Amino acid sequence: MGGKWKGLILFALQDGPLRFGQLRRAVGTISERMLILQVRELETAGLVHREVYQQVPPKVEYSLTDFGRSLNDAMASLGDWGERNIDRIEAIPFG
Amino acid sequence: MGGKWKGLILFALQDGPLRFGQLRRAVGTISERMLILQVRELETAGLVHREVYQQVPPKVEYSLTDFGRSLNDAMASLGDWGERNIDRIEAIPFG
DNA sequence: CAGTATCCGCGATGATACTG
DNA sequence: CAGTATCATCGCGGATACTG
Repeated sequence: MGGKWKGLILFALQDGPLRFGQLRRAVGTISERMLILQVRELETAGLVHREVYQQVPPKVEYSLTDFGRSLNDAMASLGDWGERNIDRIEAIPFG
Repeated sequence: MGGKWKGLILFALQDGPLRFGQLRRAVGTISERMLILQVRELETAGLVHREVYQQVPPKVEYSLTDFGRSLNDAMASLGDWGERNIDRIEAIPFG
């Protein structure tokens, strides 16, 4: 299961639900198209919940499922490693 | 830093150094070309050490550096998560 | 055995325009 | 606001043949 944005999406949702636009800004430079595609895959995988509020203007909130939270927890040690070694990582040519 | 084989390569080297051919078989169906490309990137990143034995027939051994071992350790909890949830993961459509 | 070299398809991603 | 639709592109990775 690829997608270079999925990790960032899950990470962005850690601190609570976000609306589509908020999530887009939180992730960074992702295009609308890719955000939709990847968030839908995460929904299919049961990692993210999509809540539609039938109103105008449209409102959709994305949040982590328990399953998604468990994955994020498992990724925490990897995140810590990244922080600890950020200097070495950034020093990698081209990387 | 992409590459769908890097994780498998690091994992395969966990139990000690491997020669090129051994590593190739350990990783599975990877082509020679990709194995070289990715192992060289790992070497550049300082995660893998490449030891050349000047002899005939040629012999090259790949092993984890301390840095590589530290990354593998950090990935361990992710691996555990994968094992615990393998059923749910395999049930994902197309996944 | 351990690589190199070359060709090439295909899927992932980006850009842009449009819609309910 | 939250999508959809379409087109263009780019590079990863597979296949194959060759080399020290």
